[in-house]
Amino acid sequence: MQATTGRVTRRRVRTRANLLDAAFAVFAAKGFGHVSIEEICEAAGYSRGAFYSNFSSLDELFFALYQQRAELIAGQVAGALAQDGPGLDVPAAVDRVTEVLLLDRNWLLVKTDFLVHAARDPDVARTLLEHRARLRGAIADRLARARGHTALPAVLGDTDGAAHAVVAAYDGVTTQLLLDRDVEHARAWLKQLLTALLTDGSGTPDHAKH
Amino acid sequence: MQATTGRVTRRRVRTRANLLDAAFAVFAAKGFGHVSIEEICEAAGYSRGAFYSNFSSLDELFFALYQQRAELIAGQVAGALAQDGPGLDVPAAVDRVTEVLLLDRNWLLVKTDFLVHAARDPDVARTLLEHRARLRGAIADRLARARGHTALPAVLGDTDGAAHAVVAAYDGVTTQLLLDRDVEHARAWLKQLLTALLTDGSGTPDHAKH
DNA sequence: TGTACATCAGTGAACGCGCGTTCACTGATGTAC
DNA sequence: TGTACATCAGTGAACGCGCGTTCACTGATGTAC
Repeated sequence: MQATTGRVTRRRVRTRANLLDAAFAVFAAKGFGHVSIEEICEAAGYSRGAFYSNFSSLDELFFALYQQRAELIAGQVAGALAQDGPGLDVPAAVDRVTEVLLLDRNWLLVKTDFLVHAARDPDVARTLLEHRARLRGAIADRLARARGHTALPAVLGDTDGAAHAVVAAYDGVTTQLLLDRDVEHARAWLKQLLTALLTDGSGTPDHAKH
Repeated sequence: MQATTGRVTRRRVRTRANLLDAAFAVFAAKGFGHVSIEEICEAAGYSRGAFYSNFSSLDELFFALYQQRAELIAGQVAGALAQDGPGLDVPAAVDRVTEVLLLDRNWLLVKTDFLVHAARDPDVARTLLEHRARLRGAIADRLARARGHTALPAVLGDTDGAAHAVVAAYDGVTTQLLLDRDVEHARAWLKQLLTALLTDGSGTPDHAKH
């Protein structure tokens, strides 16, 4: 009875990682729900038995995959938010975050698959809501530090309300990007939206190509 | 060779409608990609042969279903936008549209399934983009009629830019609503977001629960 | 560092079920007179 | 309006494949000395 973690060999870690990587590619290409266990194993170069040795169902793998990637992105966002010292320069932070968030189309696809999956399973939804809450928290903190430098419009309420708005804008732009595949446009537009939301309207009146 | 439309009997119309209705319920409950042709036929009370007599694949049915429902919603939105005479009262229009757009969770689920489906198929994506463009057009028209009454913030550019922003806000709020299932909150929040986007910041500073 | 042994991780064959797809058939619907 | 006939729409049985799941087995990995 050595702890609850039976020995975890390197081989096992490697196999699991390979399966997750392959799964990411396959899910992104076909969508969860159009993917068989067999396809993932084939893509990863393992037999189906290997899958069952590491996961008990496709759902479990999908969940693990989401967790892994979401954590990765969350870290990158935190980095982008922290980059310039305390306070100051919201526009620059907006630029950096925008860059990170819209970088990887495959991630947007898998993330949206996961959303639609979570929407039908309250337990999964809870996890996703927690991820989002953490993300919002980081954004709200950042905005709080910047307060006084850039005035937030009153309609949104406090920094927390503003953080909610930022996430909504991100989700909205993601939707459009999934359809038109125009990353440059999406980035420019997200920046613009965030500017409109986070300032009192005195900001950049230029580049008004929607 | 009587036209390109071979006779369309009432029976056929009825069956098709029944299949589509059943499919809507089943897709909403399980998600496209987790639904078999058999399940839909069973839900509709037909044998599988009936399905093949009306559609050639699940994809085709899903597409037809989306078209049907999207048209229905588009009509409702147009109605809500037109309701009060020319010009004037954007807030009231926002209220009515918000009401229509977030009314039916099943529709939001199916619509999101369709989004994620379209994201992987350029032809389907084109159709969805056209729907969205029409919707935006209606909104932009409405905003143009209201111009002068309510000033749009310059950051968004013209009315077309503002319409884009409205749709993005809708998509963003939809995402959150799919997860937390709190319709009242979603409505209130969407109104607030739209207010923040469509006014110069002098509007309702109240009910600031994000 | 090397050897012997124990356990583990992944293999691949086998089983069986769900379901997509087809098709000969029949009751339902529409048309002609 | 009624009858006879032709065509259509949906039935349900049959076929077969893809794939989820299991499991006895074996090469790989780790441990003890």
